[in-house]
Amino acid sequence: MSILSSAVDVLRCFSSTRHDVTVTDLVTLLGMPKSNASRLLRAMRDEGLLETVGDSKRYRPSLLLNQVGHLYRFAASLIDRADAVVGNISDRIGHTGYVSVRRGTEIVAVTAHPGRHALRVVTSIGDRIPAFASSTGRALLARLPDDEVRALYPAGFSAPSETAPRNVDELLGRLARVRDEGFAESRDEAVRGVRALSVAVGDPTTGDEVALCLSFPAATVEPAERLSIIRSLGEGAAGIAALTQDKRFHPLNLAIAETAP
Amino acid sequence: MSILSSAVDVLRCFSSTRHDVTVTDLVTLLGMPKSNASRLLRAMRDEGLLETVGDSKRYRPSLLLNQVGHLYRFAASLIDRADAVVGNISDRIGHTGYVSVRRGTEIVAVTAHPGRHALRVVTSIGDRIPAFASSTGRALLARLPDDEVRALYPAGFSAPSETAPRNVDELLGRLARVRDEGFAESRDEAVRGVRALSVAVGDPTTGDEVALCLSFPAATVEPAERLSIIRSLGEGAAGIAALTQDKRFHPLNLAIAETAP
DNA sequence: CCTTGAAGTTCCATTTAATGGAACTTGAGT
DNA sequence: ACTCAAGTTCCATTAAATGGAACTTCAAGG
Repeated sequence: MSILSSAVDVLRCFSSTRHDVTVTDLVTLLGMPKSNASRLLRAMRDEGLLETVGDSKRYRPSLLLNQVGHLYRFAASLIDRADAVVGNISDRIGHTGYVSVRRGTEIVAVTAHPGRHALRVVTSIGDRIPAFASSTGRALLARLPDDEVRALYPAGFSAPSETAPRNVDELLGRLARVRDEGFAESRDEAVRGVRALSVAVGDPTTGDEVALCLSFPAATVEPAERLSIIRSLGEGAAGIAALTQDKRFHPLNLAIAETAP
Repeated sequence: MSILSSAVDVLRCFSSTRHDVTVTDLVTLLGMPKSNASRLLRAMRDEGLLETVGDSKRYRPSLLLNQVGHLYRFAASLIDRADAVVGNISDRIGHTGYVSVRRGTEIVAVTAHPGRHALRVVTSIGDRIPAFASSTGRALLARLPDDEVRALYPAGFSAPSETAPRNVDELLGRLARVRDEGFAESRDEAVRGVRALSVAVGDPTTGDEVALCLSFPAATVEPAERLSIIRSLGEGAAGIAALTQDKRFHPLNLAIAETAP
């Protein structure tokens, strides 16, 4: 195996709960000989992928990675546009907003706007949640034809909560509704008491697709405010879809949404 | 040479003006044989360091790099604390604020808060400016003893503007003042008409040091507001210094600052 | 529809780096 | 000063990277 793949394995060791690694961490996590771990970390630091923390034996991601990672947003400028829309809505209503992408059957948040209210939804960028059991996930899955959704779940799935779809057929039913209404909604799925509204939009020239989501405690949002959020998300996403000439975009259908539960 | 160093060379090709690269870009930029360029980009994509844009031959940084790069802020939690302080001040007064780190004789901005005013200073994260000719740079350099500053500039430097120090002795004079007053100030240095105020703080346990900076058009800030910014920066940084037990921190000395030009 | 050339990929023998076991060094705690 | 865990260096072996050249792809122009 190439040293490149080992280096990437090291990068994957970092997470929101592990901000730095040592030689023994690598031996434990990756099962590599400590001679390799030692040299690999040093090589990665010498090349500028990692930094040593103070003058300890701990290594963390470098400034270079921070900068290159930051460019992802601009490279995938769709994310930046979506982030602007979500940021505006989040600022206005004070609830948490975020932008996510789909990787296979999982959803990863790429940008977040924390929200001002005392009771707020806290998202952690980089964490993965299942696509079928979240509003962001279903907003994105609704862009695929049914057979491609089925192909994503050859072995089906098991629902993590009562309000999530229980099987692929139920999921496809929910996706059909998302396509009609132009937005996806979740309630008590990932977190009890939390409600989320999402719309998805894509850029055909790059193949990128993102979900714009607003998330809030179910108890704090009145029907009128919910509709206002849906409208803002829908309009923002429609603006992006017009820019990118996204033909798969499902525009908002408020006539249906107003009768939604 | 290790493939690791080639891979890092590729990452360094990305910048705010180059969001994606092709095989020929690498041949031109790095002077490598195109066989290598082709395999290297493919290997980096297969390992998850890069993504292909749509199904074109263009490569951009991956989501993985975005996530790992994002962790830098938390790993170096000093940055996060400094960012919170600068964000508060920036929100309050509406001028651009940012947090920077020093790499040798250069300063790199790591986080930025754009500011609301029509006439605002626009900072670009990741761009490098000379340390001696900026308020952030001098705030950070003032944390070093004079001999270490001299060691950074064995060949001296040439001043890029009239208000920047012209030689190392002049720089040391400015640094002495920064240590006395507890903040650094610049005027018309990097950009004409722009004034900036900076303080620096460090974390002895990690060895990290950051500068907190507020930047604004010289014409728009009255003496009273300038003092208010200095006070906010100084208090915020003092709070961080207390948390990290930063012994090199230079506290604000308003008695001197009030008589400053 | 065929030609052309730029861009990218694959092939191959050669060169170079990565590997893992073991011996060695370092450093914190007793 | 001793001990043990953590980290580093050494070495022959094994595996991967290299770069030149041949090959493929693709879009534009005749």
